Amino acid sequence: MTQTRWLDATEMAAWRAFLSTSHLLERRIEEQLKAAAGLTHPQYEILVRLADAPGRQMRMTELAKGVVVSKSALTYQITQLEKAGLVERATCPSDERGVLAVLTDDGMRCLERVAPGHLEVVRAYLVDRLTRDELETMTTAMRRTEQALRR
Amino acid sequence: MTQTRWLDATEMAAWRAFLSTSHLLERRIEEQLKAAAGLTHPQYEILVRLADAPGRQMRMTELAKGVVVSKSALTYQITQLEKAGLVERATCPSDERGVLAVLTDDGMRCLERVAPGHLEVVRAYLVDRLTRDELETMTTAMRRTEQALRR
DNA sequence: GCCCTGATGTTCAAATCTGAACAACCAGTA
DNA sequence: TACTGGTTGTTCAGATTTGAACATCAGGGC
Repeated sequence: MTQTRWLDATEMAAWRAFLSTSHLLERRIEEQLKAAAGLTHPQYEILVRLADAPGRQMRMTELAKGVVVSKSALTYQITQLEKAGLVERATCPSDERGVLAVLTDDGMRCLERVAPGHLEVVRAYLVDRLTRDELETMTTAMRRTEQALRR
Repeated sequence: MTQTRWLDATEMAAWRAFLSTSHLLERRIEEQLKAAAGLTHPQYEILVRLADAPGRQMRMTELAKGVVVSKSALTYQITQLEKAGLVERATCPSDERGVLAVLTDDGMRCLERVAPGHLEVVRAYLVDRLTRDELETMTTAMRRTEQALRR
């Protein structure tokens, strides 16, 4: 049993601020997307990732890792998006097991319509409130912990 | 219709890194707490807030705002924690409608037992990977957006 | 005292998420 | 070829979350 390493004031303040802010922002984003387009945040992230991907398509597992949700959650959400006509499933040519999620034209149009309002929220509460230095510091810091979490 | 203000490379990098990291860390924390104590992250946060509060008790609404969950989610979780004997409900003396969530001795012991392992995760992936400067920068930046989100 | 606006906490239905179990498939090896 | 270990995506049951609706109470103005 090793000694417990508590957090000092600086560390605790940083952790608490990070935690509260991420939760509050998540809620605000969810609210905006729901009102503007009837989308959840994971659904929106799926559309974004697919739009950025070559051929506007991605394997299910790869997509799940990118969006950071479980495989079953992605299966569920892709089914929802398929019903809405924003995404289609295609069989993977190189792997018989594989499934490709493909962004439809409607999906692309939906994303283009929704993105501005979404970015407005990201700006209003986060990006526009941080200095250039703060943005850069956050990027390097977050990437360092992201890398550790993905290994 | 105002012009859409897209995010430039620096802004996008910061936002993406923040988003992915917060989700990954959330998942890792959830996993650790579940394995170590059968607790969810919101449940753990409830215990922490109550332990810090005067008299180890808090009003439901105040607690919900602190933990950043809906009122109904808190009602559900307090019921769960009550079944586990970690929290009790008490009527509020000053307000007939009010309900006080009170941390029991068992709840306090549970928290003391679980906290070290939890903090180990927070350290391993976030706090110990950031410099003092980065921690302080993050605190001021996060607090600024938190304040905006809470108004 | 009485009314009105707002706050408080719960209940409810619906949606979503997770992990485990599963069937199908791939790749490498004997 | 047949086997073995690992990957892929889905299904399923259970747990959790949210927002709306609701009954109740507080505080102030008349």
